[in-house]
Amino acid sequence: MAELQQLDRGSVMPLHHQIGQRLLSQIQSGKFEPGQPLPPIQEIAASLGVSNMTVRQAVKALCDLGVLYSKQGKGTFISRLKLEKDFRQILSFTEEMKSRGSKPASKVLSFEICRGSSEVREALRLMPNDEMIQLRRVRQASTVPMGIECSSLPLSLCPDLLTTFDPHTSLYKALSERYGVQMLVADEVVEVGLANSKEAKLLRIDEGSPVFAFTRTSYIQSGQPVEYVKATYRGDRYKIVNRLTRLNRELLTPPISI
Amino acid sequence: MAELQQLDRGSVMPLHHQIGQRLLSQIQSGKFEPGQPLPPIQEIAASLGVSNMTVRQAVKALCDLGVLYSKQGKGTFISRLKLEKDFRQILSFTEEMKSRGSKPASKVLSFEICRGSSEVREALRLMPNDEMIQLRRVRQASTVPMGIECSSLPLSLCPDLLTTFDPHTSLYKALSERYGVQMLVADEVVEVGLANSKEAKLLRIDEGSPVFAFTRTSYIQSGQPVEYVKATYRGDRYKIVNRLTRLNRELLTPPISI
DNA sequence: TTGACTAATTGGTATAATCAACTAGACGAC
DNA sequence: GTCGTCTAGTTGATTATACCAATTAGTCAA
Repeated sequence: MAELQQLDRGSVMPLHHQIGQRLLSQIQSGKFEPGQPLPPIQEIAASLGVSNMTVRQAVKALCDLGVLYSKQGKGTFISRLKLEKDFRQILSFTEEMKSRGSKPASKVLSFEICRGSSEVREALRLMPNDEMIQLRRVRQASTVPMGIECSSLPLSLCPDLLTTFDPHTSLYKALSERYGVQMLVADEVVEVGLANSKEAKLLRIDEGSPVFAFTRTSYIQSGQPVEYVKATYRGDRYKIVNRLTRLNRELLTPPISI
Repeated sequence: MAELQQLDRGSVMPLHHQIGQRLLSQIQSGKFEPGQPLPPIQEIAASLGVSNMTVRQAVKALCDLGVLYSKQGKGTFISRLKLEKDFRQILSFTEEMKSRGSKPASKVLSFEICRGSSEVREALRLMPNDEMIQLRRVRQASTVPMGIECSSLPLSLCPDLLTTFDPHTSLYKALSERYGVQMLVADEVVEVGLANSKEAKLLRIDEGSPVFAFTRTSYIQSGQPVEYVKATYRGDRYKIVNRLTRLNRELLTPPISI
């Protein structure tokens, strides 16, 4: 097991992270067959000149992603799961369209400061005097309208968004770069419905066509809500791809044995 | 910080797991306000008589779940995220209905060994001579039909399922208990559609009503597919609740700083 | 008053030692 | 020969310890 390039111990990137990336790229490049074996942790650790635990941290992270799985006493194996990129993360529309190879675009319907409905205010946990910013857009892939989105944000979070943000660009990017707001988790409810006449016209579909109705609340790490979105997406051009796991159960049950 | 009950060092359950559960129950019971502070890791470790690393493992697991978040040099804090149980895990219909307080039931349409379509065979990675078991059911909450499910499984996985399984009970439970098959991850595609006449009749809805169309492939740890499901669910009685995270990005970018 | 330095606190990372599950081979009873 | 049991070796899992890095608050000098 000759090692090509050594680790950078001076880097700001932790060793276990470097090791994880290296393993991942080796797996993706096909160096390890997606059938079975990986060199034992001890061997990897020895060849890299680090301790076992450091390698194990990297391996565990890849196990959590489903790329690897390991069995005590046997070894670590490469999972046959495809490592698709489409599993719902928090993707902005812009990111999502790019990842699918389409060119994202937007038509702005309105962009204003308002009080908002009680439903929105409650979801964003606004105080009685707080105001919010609301942005309504038709999202397009190239020139095809895909959906209607209405985003609401607390004004206190981004006081000058109205004057500094170009509503045709990515809202997530602006929030991240200008205000340092990183959404880390989002709760989403998806329902189906039929397009009413207004929606049908905006989306250029027939009235009564089936559509997705999204309701999404995004949070930063602390759990504070920062965005509430109601969206209607065309059912004929849009589908949801999810990867479901039993992750949440790990704390509720003893480690799973196969 | 007086400690109530000590850890069980003789248990098969690892210490960090015990600590994680204890923290979780303390958080859920409201002992720690969902606003901010948690005792420092060192203090918890000292009071429990374990090392910092062990506590940190527990804390990290809770951070991955979104229950906690920590900032280097500052402390660990309780997130305000609700810890709902509805985020899509791999839930069987039975489990899902129970978690919502409805009584699950099933009406069996067919249960047989067959070759199946090329679409199904490909998803299950069957060899040319392999056969499969197919189970078609109407799923009900109490007496209300909720959806139509068609599950396909490799026959080699469960050769005698046809004779030993009562198709009115939980398929997941039987797979787990009888064959030791634990589905750990599933890929799911959700589309919208309109009920055709056959579906409408089975679901007791009007033809042309909006419905969810699920396509789901479930895998065991190794990545081997074990179940392929096509399902049609009523749009008026069913909604999808997801929690989206940026988990997948952790390996692609340096640790996130807020 | 302000700025820079210092020390203390806290989470993060790396190492080493030990435990536990599994495998394969040796050995013996039948 | 076949089967079961034991034992040594391999491998992942857990725990303990030491040290590093980011943050905060205080102190002191300009």
